[in-house]
Amino acid sequence: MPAKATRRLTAREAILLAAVDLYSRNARASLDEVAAAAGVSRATLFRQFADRDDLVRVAGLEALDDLEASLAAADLKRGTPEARLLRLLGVLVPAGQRLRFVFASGDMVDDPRLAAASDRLDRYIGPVVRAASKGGVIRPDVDEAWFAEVFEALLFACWTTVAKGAMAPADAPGVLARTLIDGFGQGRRSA
Amino acid sequence: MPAKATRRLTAREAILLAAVDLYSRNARASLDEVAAAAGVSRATLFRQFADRDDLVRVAGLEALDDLEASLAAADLKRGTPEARLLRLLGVLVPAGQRLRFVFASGDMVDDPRLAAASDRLDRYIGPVVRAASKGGVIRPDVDEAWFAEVFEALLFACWTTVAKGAMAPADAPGVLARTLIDGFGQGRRSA
DNA sequence: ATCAAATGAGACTAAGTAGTATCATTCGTT
DNA sequence: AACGAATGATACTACTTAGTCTCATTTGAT
Repeated sequence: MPAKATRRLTAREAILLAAVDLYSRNARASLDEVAAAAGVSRATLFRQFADRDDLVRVAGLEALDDLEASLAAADLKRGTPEARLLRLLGVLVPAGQRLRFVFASGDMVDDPRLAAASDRLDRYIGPVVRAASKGGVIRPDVDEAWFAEVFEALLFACWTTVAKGAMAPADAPGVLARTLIDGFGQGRRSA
Repeated sequence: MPAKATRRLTAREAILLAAVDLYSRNARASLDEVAAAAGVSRATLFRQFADRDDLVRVAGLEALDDLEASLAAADLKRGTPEARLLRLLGVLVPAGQRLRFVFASGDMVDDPRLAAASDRLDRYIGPVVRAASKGGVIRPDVDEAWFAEVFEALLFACWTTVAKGAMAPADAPGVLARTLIDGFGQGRRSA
């Protein structure tokens, strides 16, 4: 696609990016700071978003929508369970920061749209994980809640490590997959 | 020890507990809310702590001091590598919330006392991890930064799961140890 | 019972922040 | 060049919050 390499961001996009980036580093940042970080005036911010709550919710929902689009494009129904898991992680890891923003900010815990979006995401993620489980890649006896928690935690850890520069982005999905698979695999069992 | 079962908390202690609990759920909470959650008047809060920054820093440093004391009492130099690791996790998991508060709040990233405390903690944690590595419990070829990140992430995940009620506190260290050991163990290797 | 220390309640100031409104300027389109 | 839409700058209000201060009340030890 010969489209614009990295087209200039609209004000709205710049604000959303800056909000996620800033809030995930400093949850007490003011809207003045968000606007400044976005290289935009305060007035423009308020033209794009009714209030802080609106901004946060839109940022969160948009992150989930983008992720869903990426998942839909990742062709997660094809290939071996391991290959599918690897492709899934390849999509999820880069989304780490935005996902953390959504689930850690706590501003959307009671938003029905968050639950709905989560359900939609699960329609992509769930089958891959279940296939991995049935296919023997992941041990079937692990507690589901614990696995979900670890999955999420490792996702964030992975993103953090990449963001720190301590891991190459391209290596990330593989390293994470190996950690997950070996951790929940059918190889050696402690205890 | 027949001492007071759970002696009534001092105002200072109540405030510190409430601050960690509240801020870890809502980083934008006001000092009014912290005082209310602690069951204490605003005036008392300001008598105990000079300002918000003071409160946050004291809460963080005290969490690290308490953890250090627990580590010192855990007799981490005895036993098999696995037993030592298990005992270490038994101390670290319950400290999960407070540790997360320290490292996630971002208010102390540049505080030299944080670095100093981290170093002191590492004198307890490091040897146990290295012993596990040398003893074959943990694979020696894993990237150090990645392991540290996973270790921290799983600690928080473990604490979160317990806090949700989805895991028994007593089971937590074992489950975490198994996840860690199998994850970095010398059993099966993917790829 | 007494006394000192700690607390709660509330008034108060200063500062920051959210959100609105206005107007001149800039930008993109034609 | 001309036009409308988007933006920046700024002023403004209302509200929240941080932090200080005072005083009456309570608590705890002797």
